[in-house]
Amino acid sequence: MRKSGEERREEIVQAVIDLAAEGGQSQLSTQAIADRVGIAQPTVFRHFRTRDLILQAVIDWISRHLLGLVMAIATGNGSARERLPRLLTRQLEFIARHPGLPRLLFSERVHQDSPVLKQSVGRVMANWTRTVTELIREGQAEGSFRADLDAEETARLILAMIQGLVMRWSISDFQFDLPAQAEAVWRLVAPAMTSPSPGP
Amino acid sequence: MRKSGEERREEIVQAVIDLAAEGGQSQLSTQAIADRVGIAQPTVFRHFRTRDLILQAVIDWISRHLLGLVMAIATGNGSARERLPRLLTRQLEFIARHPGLPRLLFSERVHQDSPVLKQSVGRVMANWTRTVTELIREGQAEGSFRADLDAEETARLILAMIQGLVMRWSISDFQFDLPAQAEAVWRLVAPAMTSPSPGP
DNA sequence: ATTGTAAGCGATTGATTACTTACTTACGAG
DNA sequence: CTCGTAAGTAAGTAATCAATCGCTTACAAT
Repeated sequence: MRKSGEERREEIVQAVIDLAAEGGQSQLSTQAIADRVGIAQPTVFRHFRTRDLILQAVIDWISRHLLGLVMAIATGNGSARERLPRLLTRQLEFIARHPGLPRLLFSERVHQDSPVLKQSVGRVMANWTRTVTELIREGQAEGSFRADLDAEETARLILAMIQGLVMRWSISDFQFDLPAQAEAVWRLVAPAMTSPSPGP
Repeated sequence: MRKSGEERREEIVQAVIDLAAEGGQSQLSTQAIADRVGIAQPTVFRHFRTRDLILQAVIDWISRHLLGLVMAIATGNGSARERLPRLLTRQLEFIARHPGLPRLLFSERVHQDSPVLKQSVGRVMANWTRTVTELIREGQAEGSFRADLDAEETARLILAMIQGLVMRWSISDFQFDLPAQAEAVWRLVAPAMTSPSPGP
């Protein structure tokens, strides 16, 4: 069955995301991808000249969808105080809907072997941090968050917590309700961001 | 140069930790290990019957040293309120001294391919969580930490934050001062643990 | 209808992988 | 001194990997 190049490329990207959710990086050979899509292994190289270009396309896909979601919420309706916890929940829901994403973004091929892919992931994280930093600053301006808070540092720590959480979820083979953990994160973070620091 | 089996096994474990710090999982072939130790590649299999048994030994090494450190501080001198931030600092210092550890513990071979290794890592994390949970409960008993805090959930979130932080450090090729981040973590976590939650 | 383009495939290649086999040799206990 | 054990090696194996090559064929625009 013959399909257009663009269509096949999308199928390949989706196949990689699905395979990553099931088996991780080890099951991500061009052979496995070809089998999943239903084409011969060499045909994969008609659409992507190298294997890394496939992963690049996948990371682009993630970047577009994830950052699109985050920015939509960060600049959406309601106060910053309301939007930040909503962002946590929505982001964890998004990841829960695509369990392959963390296994790809945390994989060695991405951030140890290939400097190019590593840079792409770095850009996604930097964009995320910048967006959330802005959101926190907005909350400080509206008086919801403490003014003496380092907005960028806080954004980075929240990202670290999400990543650690998602990693445990991925290691545990998705055996707990990830979006439900958003509340727990907010329970820990909110008091530190909203209450004045207690004297010594 | 002929050495005893035990001596060689220790050399091999150290070689793996060093290689992981330098190049990650991809540079971790039995050939690379043999070259680093200074023996022929098949000789590696005299000391470990399979490659996974090498990784198992490495994880055991990490488990012994890391948990030894954590438990020593968790049950050491001073109030729980003092010991918890000290534990964060000391742990990040330990990891900074052994940059290969996160790359090994977060590698795919460990927690996707081999269920046995995965289980070992899971036990380390479970032990860490249990120890810190106990420490937090102690702090609650002495009145330093809020009584309405879920100790285990908090311990898990702190671990998640450490893991996310260490992962960013590892991805960035160790380009920032990891132990210095302990203060930032504590700045975020402490207010949430010590101050009463603000009313709605 | 013709034809250029691009998707598709079978066969293969060279590199790398963990691991085996058959043999040698160092060395400590008796 | 000897001799069994265990550390060492060179050579090789089967598997898997990304990527190449030569060829075919579907299809859309002319």
